[in-house]
Amino acid sequence: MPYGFLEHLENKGYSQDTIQSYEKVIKSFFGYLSYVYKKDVDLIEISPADIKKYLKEQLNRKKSIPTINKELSILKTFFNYLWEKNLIAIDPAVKIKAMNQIKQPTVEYDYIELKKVLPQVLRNPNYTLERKSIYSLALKGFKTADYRFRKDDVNFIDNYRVKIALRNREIILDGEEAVIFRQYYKSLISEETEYVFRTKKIKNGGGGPVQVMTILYHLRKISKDYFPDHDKPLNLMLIRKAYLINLYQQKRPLQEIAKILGVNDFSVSCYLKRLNIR
DNA sequence: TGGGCTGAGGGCAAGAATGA
DNA sequence: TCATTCTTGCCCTCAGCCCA
Repeated sequence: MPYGFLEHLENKGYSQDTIQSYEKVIKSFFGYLSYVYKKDVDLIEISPADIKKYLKEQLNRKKSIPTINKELSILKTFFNYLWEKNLIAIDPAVKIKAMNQIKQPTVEYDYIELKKVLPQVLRNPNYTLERKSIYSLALKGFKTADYRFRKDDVNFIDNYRVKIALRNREIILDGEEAVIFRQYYKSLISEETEYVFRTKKIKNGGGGPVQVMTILYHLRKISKDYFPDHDKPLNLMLIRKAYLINLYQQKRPLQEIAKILGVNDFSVSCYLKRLNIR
């Protein structure tokens, strides 16, 4: 990464995911400039028009508006860094505005319908305890990150109730789903991993927090068996959206919905507004 | 051969920052 | 104060590998 920008990002505590995405966009931008000008371009030669042309090129490549805006945001951060380091006299990105996009969110699944098949999923002899538990927790509005809780975060209140402490909320499983979860939890005793949902086989030995693809894989199987007529297979976002709508239809206060889903009130309010139901 | 799983990269949501 | 924009990084899809 040129001009110490990568180190700057690392020092600011950005994750490796973010740093990699920054690096990719900046390389892509400089690659575009080299292609257009048939030479390596100096920083002081870069104009706002170059950035606009680059963004237009990305649009021509059928990238979505949010992706292009993300790239613009990265370039802004990069040029702002160069400007602060006195490596450029004028920041060429500072006045470029993000593109607008108006998109209606869609709801493909009804939460009552999802809840209705839960007993069938829990009793399906062909499903593993892990798959059953993943579905139970998905119906509680779990995001992928929520599945990365540890064995220590689980508290068995009694035979029919389990409390799971997540980063920003607590989840209670009761009845049959608690019984299934307990069986799944017990099956992990012989495993050294500290995670309840973990990877099983990876190059570096497994035992780390579960991968998003694994969760989606199980949800897709459930989709195929119980929702074959839906265009889109189940995923965590669709379930969370359905849950949010359901909670709102139950006339729950926004603060309570936000607390249940582990987000802030404003996010809930914005989303309901975009769905035109509020 | 098919179930289980992963890597890469684009897309999108959440929350912070900014502006009217 | 509320709406809008921006930043960050998590989520999802696709393609394909591994293994029983």
